Amino acid sequence: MVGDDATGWRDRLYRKLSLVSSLSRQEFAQTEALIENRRAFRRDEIIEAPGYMGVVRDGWCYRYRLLADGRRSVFNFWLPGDIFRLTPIKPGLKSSVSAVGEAELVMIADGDFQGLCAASPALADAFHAHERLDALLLGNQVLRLSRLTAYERVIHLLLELWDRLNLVGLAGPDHSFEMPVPHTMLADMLGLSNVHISRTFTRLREEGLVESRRGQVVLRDPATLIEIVEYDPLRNWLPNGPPAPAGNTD
Amino acid sequence: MVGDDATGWRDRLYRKLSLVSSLSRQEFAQTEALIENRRAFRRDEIIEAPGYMGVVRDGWCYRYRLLADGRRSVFNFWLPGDIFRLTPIKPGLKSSVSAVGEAELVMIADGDFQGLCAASPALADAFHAHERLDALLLGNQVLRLSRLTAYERVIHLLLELWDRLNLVGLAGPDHSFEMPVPHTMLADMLGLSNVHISRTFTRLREEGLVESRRGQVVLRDPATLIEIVEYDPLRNWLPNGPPAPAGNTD
DNA sequence: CGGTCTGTTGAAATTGATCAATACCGGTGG
DNA sequence: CCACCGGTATTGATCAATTTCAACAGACCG
Repeated sequence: MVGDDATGWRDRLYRKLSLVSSLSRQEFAQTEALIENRRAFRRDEIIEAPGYMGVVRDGWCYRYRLLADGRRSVFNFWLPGDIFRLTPIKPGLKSSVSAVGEAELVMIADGDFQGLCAASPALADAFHAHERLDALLLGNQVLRLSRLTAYERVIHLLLELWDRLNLVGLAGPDHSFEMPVPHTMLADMLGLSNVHISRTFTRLREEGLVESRRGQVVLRDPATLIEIVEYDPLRNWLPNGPPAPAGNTD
Repeated sequence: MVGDDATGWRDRLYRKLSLVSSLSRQEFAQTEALIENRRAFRRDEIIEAPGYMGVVRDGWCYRYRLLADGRRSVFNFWLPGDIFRLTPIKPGLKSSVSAVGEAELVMIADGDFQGLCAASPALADAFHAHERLDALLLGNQVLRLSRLTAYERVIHLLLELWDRLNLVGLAGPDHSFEMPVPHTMLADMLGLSNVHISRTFTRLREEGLVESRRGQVVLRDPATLIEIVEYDPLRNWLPNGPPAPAGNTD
C-alpha cells in the first residue's frame, strides 16, 4: 500500500486545490520546485514538525485531543492529497496529529511554501480555500455530534469519507473504499462507544445499506443513505465542482 | 444596548487581530478608509449578504444549520469584534447566520477588503490568523460535543465565552458577562435538550460555581471550573497573547 | 499454535430526552 | 397599580438511547 505511486500525491493535491479554487495546472506546476521531503510514520506515531506543512502521500492521519482521564476526541481525518499545517498556533499545543496506520507524508517547509505563495497569488488563494474546506468539514463534524443520532452519525461520516476519497480518486467504482480505522477510533470521532459503533454497523449490514469488513466499506445504497441524513455532497460546496445533479429538490 | 458606542467595534476588532497576528495600529488604521456601512438585525433575523463580510458591532450572532425535521445545530456564536465572511462558498448554502437578539453589524464589501489586504499583507495575515482562531473554536466545539458530559459541556462553553468576551473587554471585573442566549439555543449548541440545560445550570448554582439569571452569568469560581473541564485559555493559543500564568503545571 | 488486537454479543446501569404541568419575568394595557 | 400575556425557565415522572462491564469470537502474525 505504502509507496505504490511516487507522484500520486501531487495529482491528488492538485485535484483538490483545483476544485476549491481556480488554480491552473501551470500555476500548480511551480510546486515542482519543492524538494520532495518524504517521511514515513508508524501506526499512531505522533506527527510533529513545527515549521512544516504536510501533504498526505499515503495512508490516513488524524487530529485529536486527549483528556487527562484518557478520553480522546478525534477531530478529523486527513486523507491522501490533504494538506495541512503542522505548526501549532503556539507551542504547548494540546491537540496532536498522528498516523492512523502506516502513513507517508511529504513535508514542506513553511518558508518554502510562503515563497511559492508570494510568487503565485493563485496558489495562496487555493490554499486558503482549502483551509475553508477544512473548516466546512469541521462544521459537518459539529452537526453530526450535536444533533444526529448514533445511526445517523455513522452514515453521515461514511458518506463524507466516501465523498472525500472520491475527490482524489480513491473510492472504488462500486461505492467501496478502504477505511483503515478501528471502531475505537470511529467511536472517538463520533462521540460514541466502540461497542455502539459495532452494533450500528451490524444494523446497517442487516438493513443491506452498508457492507463492512475490516478496513473495507461498501455503500450498498448511497442514495438512501444520503437521504436518511440529508447529506450535502461536497460538490455542492466546491466553487468549481460540477453543478448539483438534476432532481435535487432541496 | 445597541448603539452605545460608535467606534467600539474598531477597537474590538483591532484588539483581536493584534492578538492573533503582529498587525500594528498603523497598518490597521487603513481600514478607516472603509465606508461605515451599518446594518441592524432583529432577533433571529437571517443575515444574508453575499459579497460581504460582517463585523459584529453590537449583540451576538450565531451560525447554525437546520434539518428537515426541525432539529437545529448551532455551530458557533459571533461576538462583538468578530469578523466573518458572509459569502457562502457556493449558493444553495445549508447553513445560515442569524442574530441572537437585536444585533448590529458593519458590512464590508469583499472587494474593498481584498483591496486593503493587497495593499497591506499584514492585514491579510491578521485576517487569516483570525480565521484559524475560528477553526480552533470549532475544534473546542467538537471536543465538547464528542467527549464531554452535559455538565462539562456547559462549563466549557461558559469559560470559552467568558474568555472571548474578555479579549474584547466585554466581561465584568467579577467574572460576569452578558449572555443573551435562551436555553433552547444553548441546547442546540451543546447537543442537549433545553430541559437538561436548565437542570445543569441549577446544579451549577447549587454548587456555588456559577450564578445565572436571564442573560447574565457570573462565574463564581473560574479556577475550579477551568480545572473541571481542563479548559485551555485562548491566551495559550494566541501568538501574541501574554504568556501562560505561572503555576500552570500542565 | 499461542498472543494480541479488534470486533461482537448480552445484561445491567446511566445519562439525558421527552412529556406535561407549573412558575417566573418583563412588558403592556386598562 | 394591577391583570394579563408571551416567552422562557423549572420541576417531576417516565422513557429511550447509549454506555459500561464482561465474556467470547475472529483475524492476523510471528
